[in-house]
Amino acid sequence: MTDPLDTTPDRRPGGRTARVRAQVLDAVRAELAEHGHEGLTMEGVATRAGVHRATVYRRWRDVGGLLVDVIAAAGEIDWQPPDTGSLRGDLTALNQEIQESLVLRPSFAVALMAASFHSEPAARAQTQLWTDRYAQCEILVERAVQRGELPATRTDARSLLIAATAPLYHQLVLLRTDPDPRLPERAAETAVLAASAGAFSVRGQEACE
Amino acid sequence: MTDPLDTTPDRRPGGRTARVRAQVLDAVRAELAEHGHEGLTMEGVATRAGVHRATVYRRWRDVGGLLVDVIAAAGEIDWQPPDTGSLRGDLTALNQEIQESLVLRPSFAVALMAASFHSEPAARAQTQLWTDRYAQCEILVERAVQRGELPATRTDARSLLIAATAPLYHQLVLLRTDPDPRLPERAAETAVLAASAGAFSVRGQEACE
DNA sequence: ATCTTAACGCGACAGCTGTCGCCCTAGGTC
DNA sequence: GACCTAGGGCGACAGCTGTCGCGTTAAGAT
Repeated sequence: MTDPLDTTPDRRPGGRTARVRAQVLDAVRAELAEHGHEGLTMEGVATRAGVHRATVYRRWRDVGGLLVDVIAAAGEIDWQPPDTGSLRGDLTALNQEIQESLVLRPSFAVALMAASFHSEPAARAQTQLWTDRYAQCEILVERAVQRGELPATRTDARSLLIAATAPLYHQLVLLRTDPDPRLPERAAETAVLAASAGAFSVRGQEACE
Repeated sequence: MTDPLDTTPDRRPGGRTARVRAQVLDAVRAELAEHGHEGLTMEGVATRAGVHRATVYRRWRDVGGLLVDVIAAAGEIDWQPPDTGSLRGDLTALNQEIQESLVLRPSFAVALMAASFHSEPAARAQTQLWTDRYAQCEILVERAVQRGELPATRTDARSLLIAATAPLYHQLVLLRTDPDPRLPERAAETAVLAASAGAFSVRGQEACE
């Protein structure tokens, strides 16, 4: 006999439940691809998924909840940072990847950012995903140091990566500048020049995790 | 200001019309300051302004329209870029100003960005405001060149400014990192180092080393 | 096979959003 | 002052959004 106040009774993750989840998440991605983040509505997702509205509301609460689940699914694919043989090449390739994802219309990435302004859980999920990706990319910097491309002084990898990638997000998302095919390379090159000049050298012992 | 393209015979920009506009825009700013962009609703603005809902809908259409008008009003105040005597100081001061505006809770600037994802007109207005601000800041670079802080080769001022400021927006708005009081200075310094290394030279980078 | 109950379907409905038509107020002009 | 009418007030209302209660289905346990 289970206590009715028990917050964790038996769950049923399999069978129909899993099928409904898959249908709904597919519907979310399809709606995003078709109408962008603007056209992403609970009603539309439910209809496309062939599921009742109330079901979507109960399990995902709101649009932000749907995005959280989609982001979680996106975080599960094993993404690998580029490895071209030089820091400049790696950062350029990374930036090209970013630019591609931001220029796509409608952009899944931009939809996530937009949604993050409206849903705290979605914002946390997205922040987590980005944090992971930047952490993964730190190996680019380590490899560059090993190759002797950067001074032997400890380099703040995260700051370097942000310096290299931030202009892309700024220009394409916030400033809405027309995409410039040279931008990924230029931003990467700028970051490398700054790094070579010691811009990201860590003086003290911070950055130790 | 009167629109010269407006062909409608009699407009009545004065008196009550102007008073209503002022009341509504004040209400928008107050609501933004109190509830953030999330709590900005047509109903709330109308009530606070002491104006009927239908009036707000008729004149501003939607929340984006309200923001457009507020942005336009913000663009009218005469903002001046900092002048500290050095490029690094100027960029640091600029970044501190930006950081301050982004860290404020609720942040007016962040509210505008959020709204821009939902309203094309608001996005255009904001882009315009930013474009103007960046153009105004180009004088920082010109002064630095005149002082001999930067090589005499032509420098892409806009790219330099974006490189200096983008990390702030990226960290505080998109990545939602906790604000770091050193960030404005570091980002500024990084940009200056890159610039000194010729990162923003228009001709090409290999000549200056 | 049988039982328990989590999870979904369904329809009703309250609250909110945006629109419309009508009337009234007051700005601009003579 | 008198007149014309742009613009605002007002209330009604259609459409949409999110919630709730209840009945049904089927997942997991025995």
